[in-house]
Parts: sequence; C-alpha cells; structure tokens
Amino acid sequence: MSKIMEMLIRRGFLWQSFEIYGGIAGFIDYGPLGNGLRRNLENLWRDFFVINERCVEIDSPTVGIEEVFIASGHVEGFSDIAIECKECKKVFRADHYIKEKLGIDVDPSIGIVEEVIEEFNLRCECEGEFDKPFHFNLMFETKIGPGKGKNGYLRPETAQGIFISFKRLSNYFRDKLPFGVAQIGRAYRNEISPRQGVIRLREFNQAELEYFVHPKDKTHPEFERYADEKVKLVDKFDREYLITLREAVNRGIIAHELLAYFIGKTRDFLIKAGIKDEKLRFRQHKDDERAHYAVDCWDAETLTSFGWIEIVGIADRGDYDLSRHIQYSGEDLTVFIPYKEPVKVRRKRIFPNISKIGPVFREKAKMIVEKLSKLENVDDIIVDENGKNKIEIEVDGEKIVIDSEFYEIKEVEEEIHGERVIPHVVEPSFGLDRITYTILEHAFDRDVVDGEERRVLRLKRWIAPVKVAVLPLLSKDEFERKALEVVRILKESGIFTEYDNTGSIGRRYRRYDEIGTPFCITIDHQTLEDDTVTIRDRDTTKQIRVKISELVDVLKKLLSTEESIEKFGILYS
RNA sequence: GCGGUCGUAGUCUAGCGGUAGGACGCGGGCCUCCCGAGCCCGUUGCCCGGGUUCAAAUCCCGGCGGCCGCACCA
Repeated sequence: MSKIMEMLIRRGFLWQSFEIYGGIAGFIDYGPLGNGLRRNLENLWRDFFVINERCVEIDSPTVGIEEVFIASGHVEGFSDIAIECKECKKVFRADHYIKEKLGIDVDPSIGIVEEVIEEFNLRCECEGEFDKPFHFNLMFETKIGPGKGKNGYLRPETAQGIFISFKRLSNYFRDKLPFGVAQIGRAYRNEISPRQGVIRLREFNQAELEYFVHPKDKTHPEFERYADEKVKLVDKFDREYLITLREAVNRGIIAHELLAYFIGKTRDFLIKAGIKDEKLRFRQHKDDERAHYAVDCWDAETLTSFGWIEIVGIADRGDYDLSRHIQYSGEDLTVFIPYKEPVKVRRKRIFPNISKIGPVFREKAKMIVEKLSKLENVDDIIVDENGKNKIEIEVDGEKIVIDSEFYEIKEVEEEIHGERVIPHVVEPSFGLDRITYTILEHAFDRDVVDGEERRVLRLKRWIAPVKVAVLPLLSKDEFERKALEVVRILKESGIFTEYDNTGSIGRRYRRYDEIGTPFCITIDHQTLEDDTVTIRDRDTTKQIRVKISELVDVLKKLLSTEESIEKFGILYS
C-alpha cells in the first residue's frame, strides 16, 4: 500500500467499506476527515457552477424506473452478451461477432448465442473455443414495490434526473435559454472488476451540470474570462498543444466556444481546489471512445500514482437525451424561441369544408379535418387525376382519398413569431471521489527536518477539514483551561477547531501537519500573562503572536486566502 | 472474468509445522518541554471457511480482499 493510502486510512480520511465482513471491491467509506474535505469541495463546485452561472441545483432519486434508461439508451448499451475465448481470453460482444463472422442478425440472448455458437461451431479468431456466453449489464437492477414489482435501476449518472424534469425546469427559467441545472449525488455502476480502490468505485459521487443552449448558439457571455488562458490539450489524434482557449477554438481543435468555456472554468476550479496545474491536462475522446450520447467530449485528466486518470468529462451531448425522451415519453420537451421580428410567410393552406365532410365520412370526419388542417407542403400531397385535385391521407392505418369538393386551397399570409427547438446540452460532469483523491495526493508531501521525516498535507486552507488545532504547551491545569476557552471562542465563530493536549508539542504539530490543518494555536507561558497566543503556519512552521481578542478575525482572514502569516503579526521564535 | 502474487495489533513488519515477537501509534502516569525527547505502566493481531496433522499463522483446497499483467470501464 502506498504511503498516502496508509495515512488516509490510518488518520480517518477514508477506508474500504464492509471491512469487518471481509470487504468488497468498489465501495469506500468517507471517514470524518475525508467527508469534511469532500463537503468543502462540493461547496466550491456550487460556487463555480451554480451560483456564478444562470444555473440551479436539484435533487432527484437515485433509483430510476426502467423506462428512463430504455429511453436514455443505458439498458441497450448495458445489456450486451459477451463471449470470451478460452485460449486467448479475448472478449467480444456476441451479437457483433456473430454478425461479422456469419452475417446473421441474432437477438442477443444467452440461449440464442449459445445455440448459434454450437450450430456453426463458431471459433475465436485464434481458433480457440468460446466459453459460455455471459451477460453484462453495468447497471444495478432492483425491483420497486412488493411481489414482482416494477423493474428499476440505480442511476448510472445523475444527469437523467435532470432531462426527465426538463419541462418543469425550463418553465422555472421562464423558457429562456441558456440555462443550466446541476445535481450533486451518488451514481452506481456495477463494474466487472473494480481496481485501484478509490479510483474505480461501484458507488460514487458526481457533480453534474447540464447546460442547455440553443443549438445554433454555443457561446458563453463570459468566455473572455478564460479565452487567453493557456491550457494543455491532447486531441483525438494524440497531438499535444499548449495554447490559449481562444486559439484552440479558432483552429477548430475544440469544437466551439461553450466547450472551451467549460474547459477553462473547470481548470480554474480544479486549480483552486488544489490540483497541480503541471499535472493536469484536457484530452479529447477518440471517435470510438465516446459514449453513445456524446457528440464531442473532453476529459480533464490528472497525473497521479495510478497514471493519468479521468476526473471530469465535458461532453456536448447534442439533443440526444431530450430527443430520446420526447420519442419515448411522447412529451413535448422543446423550447419556443421567439424571433426578434415576426416573419411573414405566404403559403398555401388547406381549409377543410366541415359541413361536407361530416355527412360523408361520419365518425372519421373529425380525424380527417384534423389531418387536413395540419398538412404542410400542400403541392406535394395533391394527387392530380384528370385535372381534378385529390388528397390522400391516412386515418387509423386506412388510406382515404379526399376529393377537392371537401376542401379549399387558399394562399394565405402568415406571421411566424418563432420556432420550437430541442435544446442542445453541454455537460461538465465531475467525479468527486477522484478529484478528492487527486487533491490529497497532490497535497501530500514529505519533508526531512533534522533527519526526521515530516509528513505534511499541503491542502489549500479553505478545503482543509480541520482548520485549527488548539494546543496547550504543557498539560497543566491553567494551560488547559485557557486552551479550552480559546477552543470555545473559535468554535462559536464557526471555525472547525480541534483541541489536543496529548504528547509533546512537537508531536502534536506533526499530527496536525499530517492531516493538513493549516494553523496550530499554542497556549504558552506568555498567554497566561498577557492573553496572547501563537499561530503556527503548517507550511513554513513559522509562528506569530496575536491577542486572543483578535484571534478570530486574523484566522478568518488567513483561512479565506493563502496569505503569509507574517502580514498579521511579528514572527515569533 | 483469466493468470501471477500477497494477506500477522491502528500502521509497518519478524516468524514459515511445536507457547506469536518487535517498532511506531494509541491510552494512563512521571517529566513541564515550541517542532515525532526520555522513563514507567497498559492496550491491540495470525482475512474467512473447510481439509491434512498429535499439533496449522505456517502445508493443501475454496471464498473474500490488496497489488501486477490481460480483458472490461457504455
């Protein structure tokens, strides 16, 4: 186990779940420190991607009904039958392989695939035999309700909860694009074989933003903020660049300004969270790597002891999701976009003559009138026969020819005020667990002080789970009483504070260095004389002395910045 | 899922058929000390289940977990 993992477990950042029953891969518990850190990270994310955008946050169930994932494509995308060669261990998608080798379409079910393999004596490319076909569906299945119940799945991404509620959300924004909807929550993927502990989990935390835009306007009003930032990019042909986002857009490396904007903002966010710029890059998905819904996708990747790992995916999902939900639910999930000026259009329209249609077509009359009124491109539909116009329409699967006596064609001038569009969505999707882990790894540092190793977590101050430790220099009553007084003052002011009176002072400093606590307050002999304490800085180990009455103020300023303590008092010792 | 390898206190590690040892940590005490000081006392362990054996942490089988490689990661 790596030094950092050993520390994270021992000090209570995280550990494997279900340990006392032997544990299972792909699940972790966040301990007191890890949970605090992740909460802080989530709040920074809200600040960036909700508060400072035209965005809101919602919360939807982690269990979804089957219909949702049929529409989203996850059921299909997940229910593949796989076959594995006994010899070379290659795994194929059974239906694809059979189609390719035998040219037959098969329903992908285990029984049928097994039959086909047997009947045609289907072999692997290496001549090896196939093992029994197996099913793999990366969604966790469940039943909703008693008895047979209704099929459900644990969500593989939080995004669907947003698409499902699109109508209400669009309404909330008074149907005006662009707008974004965020969700922070758990998602689940029943990975075949999760490895790398924290990196590939079966239950994980996502922060996703679905940013809905007009399909023809993939810009962002604040693009200028990031346009001149130089960013490390790797495109889908593995070409590397260190260029500004503006240039990347102009040269067509990044498809449009909106993706570039979110790449810039994501980078800003990650660096603020403590990820090292030199260990961060953005990589474009190759054509065969993109998810079924994505048009273009860029991942933020960080360099860790596991190599480059994907921590954020920024995808242009186009109108895939909304279109699919329109198709499967029958709901209208479009947005009406008014033109600046209404457009006048002359066109031919059909006016059904209801009083004639009624008596002839009886119960079908209503449907016929409706159909006729809706017909566009009048000229295309008309069947000409001996100089007489007729229209052929279909009602309940029955073809009906309508003679010209039942309608009139008039040329009319219409005003068109706008159009209905299916918005496109650009999705920055953050893997919070991986980001949390990367922050910890990038912050982990080892010093050698007087031949002793000092382990220190150089977290940004604002993200540290324990902000301040109050330490009486000696474990004597008067020191401890004073220390507890200071603890109470700090806690009442909302600063996360711990008290520690055990062991030598040096040992205690090390303890708090290890978990990344930015400041230690020491109660010493002088405190008892003049009500001052020392503040020790984690990164420099330097100390200043301040009055207890000013302590909260100074600490709040220090904690909200990365400023040197020397600005707030004279260096001591 | 396949192959290799490993699993001993909170952590790291010794033992590899015959009473499970150490270091650090942690708790208490002495010391009263500004960067893992010292001393004393205490605390905590053979991943789980079967088998072989008089006797298993040790050998064998299976499971679970870690790591590495292959595959998978929509």
